[in-house]
Amino acid sequence: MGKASPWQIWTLNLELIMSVMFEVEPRVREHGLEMKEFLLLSKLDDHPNPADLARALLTPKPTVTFLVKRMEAAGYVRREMQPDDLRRFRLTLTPSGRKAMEAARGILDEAFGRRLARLTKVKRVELMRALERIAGR
Amino acid sequence: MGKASPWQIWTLNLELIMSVMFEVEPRVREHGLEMKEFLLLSKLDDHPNPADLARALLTPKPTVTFLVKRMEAAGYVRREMQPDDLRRFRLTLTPSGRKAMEAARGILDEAFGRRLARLTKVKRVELMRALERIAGR
DNA sequence: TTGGAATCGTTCAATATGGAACTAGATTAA
DNA sequence: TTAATCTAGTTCCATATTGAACGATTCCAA
Repeated sequence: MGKASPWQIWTLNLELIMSVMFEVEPRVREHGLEMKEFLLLSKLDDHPNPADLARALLTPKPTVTFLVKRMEAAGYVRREMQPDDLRRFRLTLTPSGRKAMEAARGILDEAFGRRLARLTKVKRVELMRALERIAGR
Repeated sequence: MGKASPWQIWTLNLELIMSVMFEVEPRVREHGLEMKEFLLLSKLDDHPNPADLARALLTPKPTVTFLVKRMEAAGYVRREMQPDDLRRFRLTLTPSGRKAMEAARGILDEAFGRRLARLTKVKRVELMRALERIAGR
């Protein structure tokens, strides 16, 4: 496992993320959510309008429009007018939306937790710190 | 930013991977490659047939067919018959394909390297170790 | 104030993606 | 051998994605 170039680490990391994603996908789908829908719902509390969501998800606005529409139709998201800015909507999770999102998060938590369990708790916190450091703007 | 749940780490990691990907994308495109095409080329040496590539890239076979076709048209990939198994093709990088792939890899190496440089050398090595540990099969 | 620039969310159209089913070739079991 | 099964790669087609452009609103500099 010779020298670890940034490229190698990035690739390894991508594969890690993706394999966990695919591993988890079928069980998440049982809660009525595609992975992208789940990721959107998970950001809704902190990013309540579509444009905001698009930035947070690194996703083009039309894609967000599309996903929100579907989540609304599924009864997972509600849109409210935002009187102080008529361009914007405020999106909120319905109770069933929150329930589905939390279930999905639990599934991912467990699946990725199994990987992380290979590390000591200290190492795990250090990993998080390091990632925060290099992920930050 | 208290407890580091697996979910939080996974999400942070996803955002890290993706933001580097988008950061790098325009410069990679200057070498005639979409990111997915680049990732495909980067696996070609180790995974020379389409089905093999599909597994390595966690991507459905029709998508690989599509990408290979385009890379072939661009003169980046050549397909050869594989006499011992007539179902398979053996794909190889052309010189220009290899050149483009290596240029793209250099760009990503540099961009992600800049992120990693925010860590001390010790922390960087620890991060790499931790990732290898949890990514491994 | 006001007019130009920026932002919000959408629509449209072109392109990408991926499940299902297929053909051709290889492998296995009897 | 032969029949059943499996695998490689493709095609088809329904769906997802996203750049460009737009109308509506807000922001901001003068």
